[in-house]
Amino acid sequence: MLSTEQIIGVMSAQGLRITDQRRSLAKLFAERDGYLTPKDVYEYMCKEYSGLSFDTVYRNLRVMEELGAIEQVVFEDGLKFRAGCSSEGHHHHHMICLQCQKTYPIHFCPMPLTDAPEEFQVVKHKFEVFGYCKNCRKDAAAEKEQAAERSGVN
Amino acid sequence: MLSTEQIIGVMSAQGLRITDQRRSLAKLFAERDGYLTPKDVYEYMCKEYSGLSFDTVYRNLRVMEELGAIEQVVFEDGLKFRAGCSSEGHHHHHMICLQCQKTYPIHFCPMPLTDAPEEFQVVKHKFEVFGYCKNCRKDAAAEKEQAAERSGVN
DNA sequence: TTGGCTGCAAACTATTTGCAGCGCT
DNA sequence: AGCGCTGCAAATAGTTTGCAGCCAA
Repeated sequence: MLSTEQIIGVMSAQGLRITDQRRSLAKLFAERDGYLTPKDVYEYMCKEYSGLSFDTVYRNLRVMEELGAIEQVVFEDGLKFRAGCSSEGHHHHHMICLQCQKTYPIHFCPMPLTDAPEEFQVVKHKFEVFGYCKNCRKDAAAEKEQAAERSGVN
Repeated sequence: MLSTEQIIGVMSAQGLRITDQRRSLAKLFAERDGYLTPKDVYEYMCKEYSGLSFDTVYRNLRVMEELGAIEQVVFEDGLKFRAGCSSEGHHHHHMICLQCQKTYPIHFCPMPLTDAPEEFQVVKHKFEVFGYCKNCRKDAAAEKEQAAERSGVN
């Protein structure tokens, strides 16, 4: 995944100005390795840089996405962003934790094994696995126990 | 895929009233075998049933989705709906035409071949292939030629 | 008859855009 | 100094909700 400096480098190289907000954005995406909603981004950045407006977040997310510094994915509950990782070399897919939003690479790609029927001309594909990662699995189990206890008592 | 009568049956069985609008919706989804946006649905239904409001479309799409009469998927360009097909028996995936939105089933599922790293607990997965189907492939090729001619002349 | 369904209008959420002033380069 | 970036406010797109009248059962 890209580091803070790499993200800033990408932006700078394309002629963008490096403002405090953008530095802060770069740092955020480099620190986290999961998906963030525009709201997550806004809330994080407000801490570091108060007086921030939502428009700036949207504008910068879009610019950074167009430059390839970050990647954008549509989920059922809206748009999310993460630091670029397709630049990391080979094509790959992700396992995504439903709790913490972190992602784990899957190097296996099903496309070569998939038959395209009726002369279907393949352009792109999406393969995503959702579930709970090692850490959140524990959390989820603990919560379930608590829920069971509550309903058992009541 | 479900037929008009099957869709109406599902709704009726769950205590919903069968109104003209709902009959029209059922017919639409039974006729098409691709994804439709709420706007597509609205435009089609206006022809058959004028005086229709957008709210009714949204309300009915939601109800039908909750009942399992139709299925909902999020794409980059928004929500789309199609007649239920997971009821068709075995688990499967889809190839989706970027032009006409029709879908073709893929019976191959990559999940059994995918290793879950680090004790990742898999809950669900998504595997979708996008491209152009037999018919739209021709259309796309024809358009490309036209575009090439235009740019070649100018 | 009557409670569910519809159209209308308004509210809401998420995102985009116009504009004037500030600040990176 | 100059132009890009930002905040503010307003516009826009997509979707949901409240309410009163209408209609399938």
